[in-house]
Amino acid sequence: MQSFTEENYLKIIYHLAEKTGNVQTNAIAEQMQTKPASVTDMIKKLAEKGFVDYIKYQGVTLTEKGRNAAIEIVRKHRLWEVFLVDKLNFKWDEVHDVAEELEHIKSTALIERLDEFLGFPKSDPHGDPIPDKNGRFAKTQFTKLIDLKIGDQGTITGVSQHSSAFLKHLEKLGLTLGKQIEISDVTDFDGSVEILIAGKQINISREVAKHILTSSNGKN
Amino acid sequence: MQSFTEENYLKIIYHLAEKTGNVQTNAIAEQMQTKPASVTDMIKKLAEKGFVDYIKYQGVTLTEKGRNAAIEIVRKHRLWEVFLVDKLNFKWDEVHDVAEELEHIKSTALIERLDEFLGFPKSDPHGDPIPDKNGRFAKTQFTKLIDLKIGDQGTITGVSQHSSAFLKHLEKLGLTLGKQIEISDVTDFDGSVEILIAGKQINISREVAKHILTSSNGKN
DNA sequence: AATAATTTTTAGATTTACCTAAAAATATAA
DNA sequence: TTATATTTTTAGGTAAATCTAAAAATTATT
Repeated sequence: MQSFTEENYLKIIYHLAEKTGNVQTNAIAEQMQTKPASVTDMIKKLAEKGFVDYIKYQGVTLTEKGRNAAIEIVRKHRLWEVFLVDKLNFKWDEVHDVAEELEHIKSTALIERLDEFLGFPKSDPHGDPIPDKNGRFAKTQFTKLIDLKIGDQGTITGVSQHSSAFLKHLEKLGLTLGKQIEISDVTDFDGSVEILIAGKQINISREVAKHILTSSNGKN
Repeated sequence: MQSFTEENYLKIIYHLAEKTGNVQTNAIAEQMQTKPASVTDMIKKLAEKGFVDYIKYQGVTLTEKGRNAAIEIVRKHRLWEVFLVDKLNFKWDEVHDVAEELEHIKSTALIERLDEFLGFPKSDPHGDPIPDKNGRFAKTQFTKLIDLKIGDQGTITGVSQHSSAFLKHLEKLGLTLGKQIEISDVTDFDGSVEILIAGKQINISREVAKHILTSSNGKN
């Protein structure tokens, strides 16, 4: 199996690849909070072990093997998050760092039993889908709140930013998973969005609206 | 805080010190499955950090700080074992290795909430006491089964050997925690012990009897 | 297309935890 | 109490993951 560090690289490459396909050295370095030179070293090692395809100066892509390993880590991370929130009463903004450690525990039996204990959850406390033990999970359909038009309605189904500060902010505004919202206005000046939630009118910044995911298709 | 490896050294020194007080380099090396030279290196580091008192050629003893750190790790290990057995239906012989990894997760909140979730258990699946969050726990009173005399009765309250092979063996013989036993005979030839358990007569080797702990004071 | 800017890689060091082989200290036995 | 055996330490080295500084390749700009 892989080391703690190798696993973190695989996970980060996987997340970056979701958007871009080919993953750049500098992008990995930024996410790993390390230097590009260190990334090059590690990439070579991962390539040697068959986790990534690597062409000098052209970035990396995960191999089948690499993707499977990454998905397994994502699965562990998200299951542990569910455990922390559902069973230990953590808030959704408190779980990330601990799950970051727990995801590296190596035991297939542990994860399968945890999955069962939690009732085979399909998504984590932030709305992200949890891969099943074969690595399969539904591609989530969502529309960013920022892309909704005035009058559109929707349900909050996820977030694309997991920082504690952001999540605490949402919590305070009542913008949690499952909540119904309607776009009542968009401010030209700063792009902020006025939404109707639980009968109340609130204003959220463009930055916040960008990271809220909804189940609306935009039409009401 | 300490590294994964440092924590393992502290834990092992703590367990060795329970019996002997002063802990020898070779004893640590054996437990850590490493070489004495490596142990000397690590000991120096732990001494510098104030976790142990160390005099060359004289072995080590834990400082207050070192003992506290060790007890915290033991607490985590045992709480996770309870979780695995009580919540995830692991058998008592399956939990050691996984708990060995889980004990290194660094989060006070996690452990306090886990403790609460489990109902503040006082002992782990092998009968070992669980320190509370202040590191306090009752010194367990026990008599080794091997030290009981013919006619003595007792209850199995723990084991002093956690290998899967040993625990599976006990399981098969029905010698699990809480079971009532009575010594019916001791064989001169090989020191094996005949015991009465659940109305049945069974024979256990001296080696097995040495590692079963009971609550009997020897008199019946 | 040539130059400038950016990205990525190489080269050479550092730190942590480990190793082997040999030396030094301590403990045991003749 | 000297010789022998055991334990422990030192010295010098290795592998993993990181670093800095400089070189090389790629991309963007004029």
